[in-house]
Amino acid sequence: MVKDDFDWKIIDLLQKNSRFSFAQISREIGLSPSAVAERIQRLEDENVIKKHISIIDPKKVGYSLKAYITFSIKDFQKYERFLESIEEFPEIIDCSRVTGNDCLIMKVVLVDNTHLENLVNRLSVYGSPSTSVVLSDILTNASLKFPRFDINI
Amino acid sequence: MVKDDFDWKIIDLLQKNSRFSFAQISREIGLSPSAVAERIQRLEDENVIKKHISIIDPKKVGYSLKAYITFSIKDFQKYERFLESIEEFPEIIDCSRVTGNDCLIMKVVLVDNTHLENLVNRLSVYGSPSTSVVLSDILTNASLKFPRFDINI
DNA sequence: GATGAAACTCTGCCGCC
DNA sequence: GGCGGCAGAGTTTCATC
Repeated sequence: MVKDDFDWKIIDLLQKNSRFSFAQISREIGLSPSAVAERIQRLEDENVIKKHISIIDPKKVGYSLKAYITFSIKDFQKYERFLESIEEFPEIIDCSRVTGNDCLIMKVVLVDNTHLENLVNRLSVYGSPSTSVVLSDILTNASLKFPRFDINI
Repeated sequence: MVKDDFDWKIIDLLQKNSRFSFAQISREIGLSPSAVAERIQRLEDENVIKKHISIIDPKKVGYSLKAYITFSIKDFQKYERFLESIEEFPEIIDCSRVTGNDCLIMKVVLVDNTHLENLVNRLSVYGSPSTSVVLSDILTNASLKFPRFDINI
């Protein structure tokens, strides 16, 4: 899927800034613009590149609170009903099913504490949410590195 | 910061696809390309738009495992040393300080179980990591919505 | 698969409103 | 702030290797 170093260089550059033009990338890595365009097209078609997005600062658009909610849903039917209803929760920006006591971990953005309380109430219909409020972001959306670390994996 | 509906439409479109051209956006929302370019520039300058990135599927580049690690570090000096050393952990793609017993929540990508074990060992120098392996992604990098839900916030 | 050239489209800049 | 026009870049397509 990622065939060679050119592919990796393209991925690196797009992870840094997805608005780089084909021409800019071509100058950076030493391929022609059309070759770069073809490779990006291929990586998109193969879903190596899932999407290109702009990251918005939640605080600047009215969401002053961020939190992780771990969510224990013991009843499988309720779990399925929650997944069907997840669109009703625009606060949820990330949601993964995980091993352990809690079956879901979610990242949510909120206007304020009242909003958080409201969300917790609405979630409680399906299971037992447990909230950890984010105090500060240390790292967000870090780039994937070519997986050959110096470290011993 | 986000002045009007035009700004919101631009943000919506860029959250969907950050590679849309100024011209494409201008046709979509009914402004001139130069007005769109100026607005995007302003939103970037004000850090409303933090960055534009391409999302890579970790599985397609050799990371078959994803996990959340909550990390309890009781000793504040060790906490600070960990933050200084975070670059030594390329597996960490997200890291937030949170309220509760665990002081950090991290999202990590890993090659395999051996890699996970290795990471847990390296983290244990600083504190007590607790791992939840991701079974499936239900939602990732969902767009921020204009924060006026129908719901009662 | 990559290249290069041609036709087309977009961007960046400026004066004007 | 937004628009329109223009010169220079960038993109797309296709024939060629």
